Amino acid sequence: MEKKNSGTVGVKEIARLANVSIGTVDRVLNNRVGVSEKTKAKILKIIEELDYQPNIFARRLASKKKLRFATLIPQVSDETKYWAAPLNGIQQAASEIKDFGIEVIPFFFDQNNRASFLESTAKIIPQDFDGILMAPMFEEESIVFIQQCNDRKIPLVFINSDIPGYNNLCYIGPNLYQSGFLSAHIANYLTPASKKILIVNISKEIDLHHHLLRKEEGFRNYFEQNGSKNQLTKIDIQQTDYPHIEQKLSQQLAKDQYNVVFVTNSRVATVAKYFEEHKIEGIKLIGYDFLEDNIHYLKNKTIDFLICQKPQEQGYRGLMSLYYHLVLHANIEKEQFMPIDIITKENYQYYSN
Amino acid sequence: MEKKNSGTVGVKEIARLANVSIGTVDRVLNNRVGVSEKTKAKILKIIEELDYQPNIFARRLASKKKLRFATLIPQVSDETKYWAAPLNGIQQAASEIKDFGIEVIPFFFDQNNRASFLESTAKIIPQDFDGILMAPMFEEESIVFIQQCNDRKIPLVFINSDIPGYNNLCYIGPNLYQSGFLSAHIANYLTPASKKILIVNISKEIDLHHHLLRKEEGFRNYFEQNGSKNQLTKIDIQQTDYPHIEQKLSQQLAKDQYNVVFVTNSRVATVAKYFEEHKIEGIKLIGYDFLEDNIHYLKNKTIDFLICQKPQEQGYRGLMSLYYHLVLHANIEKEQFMPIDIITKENYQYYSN
DNA sequence: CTGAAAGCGCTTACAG
DNA sequence: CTGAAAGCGCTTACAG
Repeated sequence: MEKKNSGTVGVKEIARLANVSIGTVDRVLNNRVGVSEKTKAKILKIIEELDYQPNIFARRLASKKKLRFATLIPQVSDETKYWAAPLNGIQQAASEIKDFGIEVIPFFFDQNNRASFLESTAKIIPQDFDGILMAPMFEEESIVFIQQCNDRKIPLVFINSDIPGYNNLCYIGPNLYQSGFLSAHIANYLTPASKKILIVNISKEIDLHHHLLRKEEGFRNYFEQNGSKNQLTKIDIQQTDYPHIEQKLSQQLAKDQYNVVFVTNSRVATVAKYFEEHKIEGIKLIGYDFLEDNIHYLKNKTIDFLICQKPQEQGYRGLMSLYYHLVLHANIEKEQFMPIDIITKENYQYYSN
Repeated sequence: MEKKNSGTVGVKEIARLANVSIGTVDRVLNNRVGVSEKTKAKILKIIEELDYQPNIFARRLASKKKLRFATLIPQVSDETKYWAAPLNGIQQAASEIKDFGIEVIPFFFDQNNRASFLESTAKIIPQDFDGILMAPMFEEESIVFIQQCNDRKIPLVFINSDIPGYNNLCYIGPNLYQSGFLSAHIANYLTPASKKILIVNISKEIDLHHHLLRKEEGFRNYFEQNGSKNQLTKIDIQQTDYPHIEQKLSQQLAKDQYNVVFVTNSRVATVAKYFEEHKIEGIKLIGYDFLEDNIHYLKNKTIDFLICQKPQEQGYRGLMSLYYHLVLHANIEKEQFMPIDIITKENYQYYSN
């Protein structure tokens, strides 16, 4: 039962003890075929007893094995700068694991265009990647792709939003419901009892964007559970150009005197712009994401709070999870929720997105 | 000017091009003596042109070099559970760099006992470590030690609190002033105009603990800069046992009707306990640090907000900075401020300390 | 000041 | 099914 400290014992020693050649030890170690059950058992026993830890440097130096990962996320555009952060995280992870023989090939799609998603998946499938990271935004199309990957036994990581119930390696992203719940908790602090709160969803495809609805659900449930007398109203704005948003907001804000406005995504900057142009003051504004425009309005106090969920880390950890799984055979936690960060005018300087 | 992709070219190729042996190339590569200026220049030029990147795996496999790091932080006790987190980060980093030939030896001291600090530094100095991570809590004693390390050219990393103006590799920790400033920003949201706010410092050595005073300074300055009409009062409590704190608080809270209490360190749990036992409600409570006791009172709503600064990451990044500096010869940023995280009842579950 | 050889602990063909 | 040899790209003595 004595355990030597790792590194002290190598294949040579194992081979000596098992009365075989190091080639045979290597076969067992790497689970290759061509070893009799008997010698395999003998070698495994010795490995176990010695608590053998392979030398990763020697392994990497000698090995010629290469792995190829694909990533599939929305392309960065003026409208969706958000995705620069996950891409950034992906690139950082890629450069870290490059020396370990891993090549990462990025694919993109247009968030407003299902066909572009299908185009990319059609390109990915025949290339037979060893692992895939994706943002499964279009549910229906994603499920087809997921099934294809499962058939080919390609491990799959989801980031940003989840499609539960499928056979993915893991999900890395926000707990949307809870982030809405937290937002309500903050909203509740902002002004005294009996607030009037307006929830604003701004998105072209609201019916499909469960993620906005899940945030709204969390937000609403907070007030239900905490039995508050606040009044919640909501509007869905399905055209994302400023004139349209402006009109919708004017219409809604004329109806009542609100204390808090909660915007369920990064479009909060547009609402802030409206507040500024129309000289609206005294309404607290809460929204999402650490983007340049949003930070601008945070600094000038138009936006009060931003909720952020470390998009860069989602990309980084997503790719690293594939690496840990495939190379280090590590156990990967299936649901990895990001922290729910609260950003204000006074701490954004130190935030690492 | 053509650049081959890294990894493609090795010492052998360089030696061939320079008409020397690989031994000589190695001498130049590792800056060892015994190479004529002329051949050295020739080899350096080739290395440059080829954009040669050494293979870290081959290097590590062949090298027998070892480095030894020391860490010096307060020991974890019931009173200072906080330090479990930095220690945790240190241990994680240590296990990650172990395979790269780095040994980490931890030293501790008693936060309430300067002599214990001196004892540890006296043990560290003669051992001639290659790098040291420390929490320079006792300023005077620390400066002596810092000087000794500087004389010996041992790189030094500070975590948790800084002593500016000395020759350390870097500081990794909070911006205390700003964290107080942020706390005031939050306090300002909590109740309407004209609040009465009580600042509570609880520490045995308040005169020495600049860090509490720097937080207080940030807190006060926020209100000055934002021209608010809030009234700030403060008390220093220099005995940390509960009966004493209880007495001081009772005395103070009898004087006025406060809206917000701001505790400048992790002792906020003690104040929360007082609130609970004395059935005090309606006073918002803000404090510091993600500790079990504090989270308990966050969950039951006695504490409203906790400010946290990733203590674990401080230990982790501190040790990694030594590694990056010494092994990878990377440039290390001198001041690395941690994010200022806002923790509430609704997001603590996802916080990674 | 320089070179030739051995070796780090693995993996990879190749031979039997 | 198994073994012996070569090689990955470096570093380390040792010899001259």
